[in-house]
Amino acid sequence: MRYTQLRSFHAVATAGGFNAASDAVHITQPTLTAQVGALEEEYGVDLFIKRGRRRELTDTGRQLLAITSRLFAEEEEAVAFLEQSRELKTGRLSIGAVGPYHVTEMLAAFNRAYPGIELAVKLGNSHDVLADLLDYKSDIAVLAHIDEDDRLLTVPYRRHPVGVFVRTDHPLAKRKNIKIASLEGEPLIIRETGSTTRRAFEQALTKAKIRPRIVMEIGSREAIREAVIRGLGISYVSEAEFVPDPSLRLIPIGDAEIFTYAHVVILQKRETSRIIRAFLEVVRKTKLSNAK
Amino acid sequence: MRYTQLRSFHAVATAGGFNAASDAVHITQPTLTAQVGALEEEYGVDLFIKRGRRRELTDTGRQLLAITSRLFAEEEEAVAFLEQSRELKTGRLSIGAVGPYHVTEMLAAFNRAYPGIELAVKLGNSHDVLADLLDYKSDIAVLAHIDEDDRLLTVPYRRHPVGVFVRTDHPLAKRKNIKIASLEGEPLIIRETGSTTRRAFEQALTKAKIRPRIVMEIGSREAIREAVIRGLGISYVSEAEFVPDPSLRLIPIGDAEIFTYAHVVILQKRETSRIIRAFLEVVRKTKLSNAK
DNA sequence: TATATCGCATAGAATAAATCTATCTATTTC
DNA sequence: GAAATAGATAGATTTATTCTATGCGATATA
Repeated sequence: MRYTQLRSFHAVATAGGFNAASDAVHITQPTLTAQVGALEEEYGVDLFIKRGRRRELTDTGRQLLAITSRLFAEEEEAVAFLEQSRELKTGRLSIGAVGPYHVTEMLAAFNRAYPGIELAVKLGNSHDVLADLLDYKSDIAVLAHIDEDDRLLTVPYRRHPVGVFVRTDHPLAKRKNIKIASLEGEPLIIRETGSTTRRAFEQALTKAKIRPRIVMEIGSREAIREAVIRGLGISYVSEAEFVPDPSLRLIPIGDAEIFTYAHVVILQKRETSRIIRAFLEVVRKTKLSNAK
Repeated sequence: MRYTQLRSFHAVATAGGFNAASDAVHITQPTLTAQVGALEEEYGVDLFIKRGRRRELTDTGRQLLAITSRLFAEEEEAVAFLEQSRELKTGRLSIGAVGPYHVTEMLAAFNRAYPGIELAVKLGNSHDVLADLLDYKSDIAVLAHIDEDDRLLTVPYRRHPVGVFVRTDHPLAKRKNIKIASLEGEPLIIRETGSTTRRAFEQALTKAKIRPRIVMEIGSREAIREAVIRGLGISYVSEAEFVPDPSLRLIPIGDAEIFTYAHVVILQKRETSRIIRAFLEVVRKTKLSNAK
């Protein structure tokens, strides 16, 4: 009961007359007259004075106009902001990931498509990343392995072969490809329990009935890499996560299908969120173009 | 179709929930739910996320809240301004006057009664002051003499006797009161044609058949005063306008009713204006208290 | 100086919105 | 597991908003 009155007043004051305002805002002149009249009536003020057959702003009207100008500028800003949000020109997306390796590509692609969206990445272990997702602290999770969960919606992103890496002076270093049997009795440095790569690798070993000599268990990719460089043993890594070094060689395993997977996970409930859908769409396209 | 939605959003965001907002703004919760829902629907954005049985602001929602906070602050300011205007706690009043003498008292009284109103005084000759009034350039005119005019509403304010003033060494200087006949043959300095004081004074002289010796015509009160101080002659002035000086004496004329008048004039059409009515009321009271 | 035009005011009806009551579902608390 | 809490949904009702039609006074035009 007050907003439209202010809006009518503003239109009339800006357009310089009731009929002019009527054309400008596509509201009939009697409506504007009534609204402005009601405003003047309610507050007992004169906003316009009669001057011949037209009406002109009073001092009071001019002062009010200064306020309404700011008011409607804010309203326009609110609408513009919402419009932008609709077109995903602004906003924010929080992503949790177990490692930077799989997520970087997605982020780059999404940022290309929606440069206005602020991206926040939080790295953590599988459990924490999932907890953040379930707690609405992040919008997207990028995980290797996920258990079946009704609350979640999982999109497989990509699989990476797991290879073996050795020091350049190791006998296997010159091979372009090895068989899993070559690992029998080799001094192996393994990842911590719970590592998806370790699980995948051990499954393959068990299946092939190969038993390497486990010399060490280290809970960090970087530490394992150091250990291999120092010649303490050989190890394995997802090829996507391998960081090259002059003294290291990564060797694919030819006869075993060992993979780590990257999944994009969201909350089932939030499937309809525009920004989340946009992210999943970008992921889908990235996957396709990369599969070529 | 959009304002109430923003208002509902703002209420919910500020109150921290739909039911809390419902209590705060006295609008039922289903209404708020619908309004916010429509806003999210129309722009395809998530402003709140479900979190257990409550809903929390999203990043987008938080950004929108920043805008709506400013928006509704402006609206409050507009309302506050209108409220103040109603109570005449703010505003502006333009007054045109032919001289500062009569108007100062009114202004002082009005300012005491309505300290928030900004007062603007423009001095000018009778014609210009009236033109400004008719042209809505001023709200009030303070004039000496006005011709009958349907468009105007005139309130007599006060009359001031016109006296004679002479140098202290003049023969009349020791008198406390003189008769108009004493002016016969006196060297008189007169005001310009059109001066109300001159008109009133000359009418009295004619009526009494007195003929002073006119030595000079000067179009400025201040210049005439200087001329009298230098002994060039004697002159007359409205007692309200007389500026005392050690070498001058103001002497009332006992047997002639010579007055100048001050009238407050407004436009008939604007009689209902709250601020103008307030001014006239102050003028009326001032006149009464001064008549004692 | 009649007459057309312009700018706004008024009355009443039609439309669109905002808001309500009643009820339901999901989540949390005790 | 019952009660309480926070919000969602459906349908009816009330209230604003806007419109059409017309009138009136001031100004421009012939």
